[in-house]
Amino acid sequence: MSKHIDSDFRATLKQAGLQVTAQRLAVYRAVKACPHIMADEIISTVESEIGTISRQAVYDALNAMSDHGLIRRIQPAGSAALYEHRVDNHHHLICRNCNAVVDIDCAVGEAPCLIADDNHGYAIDEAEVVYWGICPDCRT
Amino acid sequence: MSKHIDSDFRATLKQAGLQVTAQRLAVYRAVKACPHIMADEIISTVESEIGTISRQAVYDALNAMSDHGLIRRIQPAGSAALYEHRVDNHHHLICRNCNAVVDIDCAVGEAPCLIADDNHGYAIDEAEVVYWGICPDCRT
DNA sequence: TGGATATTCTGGACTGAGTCAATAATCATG
DNA sequence: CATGATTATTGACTCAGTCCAGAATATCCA
Repeated sequence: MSKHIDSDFRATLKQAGLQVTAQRLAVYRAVKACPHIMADEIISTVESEIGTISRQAVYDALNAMSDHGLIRRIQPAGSAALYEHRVDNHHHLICRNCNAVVDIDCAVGEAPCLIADDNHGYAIDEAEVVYWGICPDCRT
Repeated sequence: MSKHIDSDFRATLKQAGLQVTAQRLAVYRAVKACPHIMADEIISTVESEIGTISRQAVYDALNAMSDHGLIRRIQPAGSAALYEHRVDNHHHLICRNCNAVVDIDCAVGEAPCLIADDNHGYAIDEAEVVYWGICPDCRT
C-alpha cells in the first residue's frame, strides 16, 4: 500500500521539478505516517526504514518539499519545527502541557482569517492561527 | 520622564513578587522603548545604558517578567523570540521580507478568536494569530 | 542598623536545532 | 557514455537559549 503513496508522490515530486530519490520518498512517508513530526524524529524513522540518512539530507528534503508546497512546516512557540502532509487551509490546537497537536479545520470558510481591522498597508497573504489549551489527557 | 516609568514599574515588579533591580528596570525600559525587540538587542541597549549586563541576567529578567505577565513573548516562525510590553489581547502582522512586526488589534472584540469549530476536548485558553504579508516598504 | 535569608547576578560551559561548505555520488539528457 | 546539474554525505560551525556554582544583592525582621 505504500506503493500507492510512493508512485503518487513520485509524480508530485517531478511536477514540482524535484528529483525523485529514496531519501525524499522516505522522508515524505515519515511525514505522512506521523503528522506533526519533528526533524529528528524523521531521521530516526527514516533510518529504521532505509538504513541510514544524513541529517542534512533530511533538512534538504524538508526544505525543498515545503518550499514547493508538498508539505507544510509549522513552528509553534517554544518547540522545534513540525512537519505535516496536509497543505490545505487549517490551523492547530496545541496542548500547553504535553505539546500534543491536533488539526483544526478553518472555522469560517476558505481563507477567512485574513480579515484584520487594519492591514497597515501590508499585503496580507496568510493568517496563521494557533489555539493553546490543555488536552483531555492532561486535564487530570 | 523615564522616572515615571521606573516608579510605576517598580511597583508592578513588587506586586508581582519580584525584586526591583537596576537590570530589570533597564530591561523593561528597553522593551518599552522598542516593542518587538530581540534578546540580544536588549543586551546591547541595556549595555549602552547601564554599562554592562550579563546575558543570563537579561534572560532571567525576561523570563521572570513574562512569566508574571509584565511583558509578553512572541516567537514567530523562523526568528528568535521577541518581547513587547503590550500584554493585552492583540495579534501581529509580520513582513515575510524584512520581518517588520506591527501590532494588530483583535478584529472582533475581547477574546473572539477562541471560537474553534471543534475543540477536540481541549480547554482552549488562547488563540494566537499571526498575519503574514509584505510590508509597504518591501512592495518595491 | 544589622544580620539572616532569599533572590539575583556573573561567567563559562553546554545543548539542540539548524545551516554552511566542500567533496562525493547520482541522475538526466543529449 | 559523457557531461553538467541535482542531490547526499560529512564535519565544522552558528545562534538562541539554558544550566551550573559561586559571588553579590536585596528584602525582611528584630
